[in-house]
Amino acid sequence: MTNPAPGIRPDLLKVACASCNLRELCLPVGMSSDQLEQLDSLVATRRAVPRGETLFRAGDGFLSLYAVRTGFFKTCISSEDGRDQVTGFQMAGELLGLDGIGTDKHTCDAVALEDSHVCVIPYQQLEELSREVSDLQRQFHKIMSREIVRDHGVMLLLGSMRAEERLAAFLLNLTQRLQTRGFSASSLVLRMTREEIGSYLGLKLETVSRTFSKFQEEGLLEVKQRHIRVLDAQALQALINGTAC
Amino acid sequence: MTNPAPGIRPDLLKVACASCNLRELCLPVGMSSDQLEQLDSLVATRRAVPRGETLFRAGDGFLSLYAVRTGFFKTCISSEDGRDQVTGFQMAGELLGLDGIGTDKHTCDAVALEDSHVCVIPYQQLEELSREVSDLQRQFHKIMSREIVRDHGVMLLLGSMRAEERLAAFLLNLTQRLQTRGFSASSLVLRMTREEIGSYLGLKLETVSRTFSKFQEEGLLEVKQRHIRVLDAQALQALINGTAC
DNA sequence: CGCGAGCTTGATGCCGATCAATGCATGTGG
DNA sequence: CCACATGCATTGATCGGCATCAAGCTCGCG
Repeated sequence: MTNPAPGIRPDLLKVACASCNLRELCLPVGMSSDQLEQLDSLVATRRAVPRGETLFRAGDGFLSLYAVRTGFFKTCISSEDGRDQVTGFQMAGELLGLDGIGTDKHTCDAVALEDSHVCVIPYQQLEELSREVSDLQRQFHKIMSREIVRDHGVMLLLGSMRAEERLAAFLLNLTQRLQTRGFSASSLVLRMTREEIGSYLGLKLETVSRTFSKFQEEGLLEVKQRHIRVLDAQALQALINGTAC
Repeated sequence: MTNPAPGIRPDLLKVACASCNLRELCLPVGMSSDQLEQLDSLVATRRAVPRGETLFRAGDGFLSLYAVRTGFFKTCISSEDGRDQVTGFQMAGELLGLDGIGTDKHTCDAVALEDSHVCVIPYQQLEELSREVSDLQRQFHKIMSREIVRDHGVMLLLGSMRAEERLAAFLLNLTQRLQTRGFSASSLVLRMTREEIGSYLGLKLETVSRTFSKFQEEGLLEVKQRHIRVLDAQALQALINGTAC
């Protein structure tokens, strides 16, 4: 992590994409060093979001995208009546705010689940630059497309999987993304509550809890509150594919 | 509908965006007439897709987007095991193929539910042109963003609504989109089977059928096979919001 | 130490899945 | 034109998975 000199407020600190360790995951993928410089001139500010605070809310005017630099977020929408749905969890290198482009207003809340930092990407300027830098344009489109594909995967999960399968898929997805970022594939600390997991997976928190316990009994996981150790990733995978079920 | 001179094959016929009655719904929204000409030079071909045929399949190489000109499509993904999920229904003016941008391969099947025609939009060229025409760039981004927002809405539906609410939301969405295209808001013919509706809504076909019957008993709908008449749209809306429930 | 948020676990009930039979429309061949 | 096949829809009976309701439990924190 960056370690700013004392007295410098990290939330105002300029961080170069060119020297960011997330550049292989984030918007700059595939860009040359001088293209990176152009992008850096655009991503001028950073913002700190303490745990529990929102980065933006549904209804807020849309001006910028945000790249998660450190920390962890959830996005959630709510319907007229109080119903509430977590639509995703975002970690370092992932983009927040794509939902706002269509209507110039954000359509969901983005909430930090731990103290976090984001890079602010003014959208107008991103459009301008991506008209000049085709690699940036291409990468931006890929990111939006992948979000659509991810959403379709969640629909499959919500539409046709049972509780165990949903939780297994969720855990494997998490560990895979953590592994990409250099963390252990087997040991993780959940940043979200059982209720938030349940909301994402279309289950009640009790069902999430019971399913964790079941996986533990079966020797697939070790569960201690939010500390999870994956003992048998293959068995989790098999649950989803139906190989051994 | 277009009525080509005899002997001219409609699937090869050039159709100008500039004179298309869908231009206010489709990619060209907000473009000037000379910008439209540029877009027309890009959208050179049209393709006929007979009912039951696929426009593309998961795994196919991604080269083009497609705008539905006439007809009706479903998109569906399937997991390793046979599980299958309809991820959307597309009608005139809507774009197909956005899922392919991220990985250069399509990730879902697009199947015509009735004899249909699409405009072929070569993606490479679309990227090039949208670097020059910022209105096109903007509109394209809006379309992708709205697809993401739509998907989040479906997640809410699948994650937290009960069968009646799901079907009500589905019907209201359909009638609204049909109305935008100049059709009646109250009378419609479903292009898809009960099973396809069920797949989209995360329900079994029997449940879809039962729920249709229930709505009919309650006087909200008139149901004759695939012919639906909406008798009380407000009651359907109230079902979703929980106003009267 | 005691409070509270979040987690676990048990008992019960309901919604929608499943299994099964019948009905209805379309199309095909004799 | 009818007999029959086929695909889709409806309806009923039963079952099971998850929600719901209701206690306790754990851990961090003032």
